[in-house]
Amino acid sequence: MTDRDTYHHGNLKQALIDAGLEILESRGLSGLSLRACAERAGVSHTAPKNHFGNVTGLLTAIAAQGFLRLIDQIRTDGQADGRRETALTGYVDFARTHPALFELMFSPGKVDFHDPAIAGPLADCATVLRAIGSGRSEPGGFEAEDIRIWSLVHGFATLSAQGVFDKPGMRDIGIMDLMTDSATKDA
Amino acid sequence: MTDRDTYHHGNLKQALIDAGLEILESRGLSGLSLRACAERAGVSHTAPKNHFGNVTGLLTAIAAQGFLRLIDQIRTDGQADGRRETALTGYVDFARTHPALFELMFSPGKVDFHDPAIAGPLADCATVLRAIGSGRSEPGGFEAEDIRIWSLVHGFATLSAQGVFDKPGMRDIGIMDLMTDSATKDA
DNA sequence: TCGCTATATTGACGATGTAAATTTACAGCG
DNA sequence: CGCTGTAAATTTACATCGTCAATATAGCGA
Repeated sequence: MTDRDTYHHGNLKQALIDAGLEILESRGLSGLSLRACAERAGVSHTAPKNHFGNVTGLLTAIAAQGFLRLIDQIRTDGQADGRRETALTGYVDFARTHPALFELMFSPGKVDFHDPAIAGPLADCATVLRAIGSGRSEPGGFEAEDIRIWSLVHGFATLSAQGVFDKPGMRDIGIMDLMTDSATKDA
Repeated sequence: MTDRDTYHHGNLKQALIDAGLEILESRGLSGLSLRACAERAGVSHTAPKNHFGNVTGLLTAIAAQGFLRLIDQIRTDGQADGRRETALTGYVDFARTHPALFELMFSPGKVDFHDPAIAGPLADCATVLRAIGSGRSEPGGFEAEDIRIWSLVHGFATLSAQGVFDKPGMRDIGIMDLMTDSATKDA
């Protein structure tokens, strides 16, 4: 983790991102700081400035990595038939399994969504979800059905991960129970 | 705003909450701090400790006030027929008009949802939304349809307020365009 | 009136993000 | 091979933030 014999780190940029992801898992979003990432990566607290400019740049890069992982989870799982179901449950599972990272990924106060570093992964995530919604994977505009699917799964994942639904009788309802109308048929 | 002739403020608790709400509007979530609220209320930076304990307590109280305002917006607007429509559009409008407050209200890293101060308003908000979903206002368990409505409007409001849908062709789609199935009929 | 308690202030401390100045390593070129 | 320029990392310093301990003030009941 902190093995470094040379003055120059070599791959500090990715090391800082990985450190941030680990901190999110162990200490939560409130424990994620620029200095904490630097310390875990084994460098001084001003080293990140060379690669990310400021904290927002670092957090944005960490969030971008989060979108890549989210894409991985909702895409690799489903291959043929249950594509829609595995994608939607994957989205919800991601939010539940990595609540701090998921919160960061949708925190405009901490992340700069206009940063080119996150624009790509975010657009890719949208494309994958669109393929789930209307079955179209080619580039093009979004339709109401695509936005509906994304909104539904995102809202359920967010509220569910925050424990808003942690009341008797609400815990047993899954994302597929909300898709009963006009959406049960797979692509 | 900062008029105070006595040593004791009189109603510092609410003054600090109001200060926080104003700061959220003007400087955003990243500009919201305990010291900033105290300064705007015209007291020392340690005065909030007596009323809220720590920052989390203060931010939780501000978020609770946000839920009260949200309830007000989704309830007062709709009275008879278009209850569902006005409630849903009110929810989305609230997120778009007060993005920083809305973000705070759903930030587990900053707000303690187990705090009794926010439990009431949050439960009331859930009740109002349940009345929108299945038309039942009496106490009782939530059904899948209730969770579905809340998830859909919350996801759309969140993503919409964050500008995720700010692309050509996606801007014109509203929340009611996502309610085409099994839900267009009013209560 | 005399305390008692809630409320507010002052001062200090550690942690954070940022900037300036400095040091170190590496790569290109004579 | 040595020089130099640049990228990368460090040191130092500073303003801001949340928190704590000690103190001061005001209001209220006995």
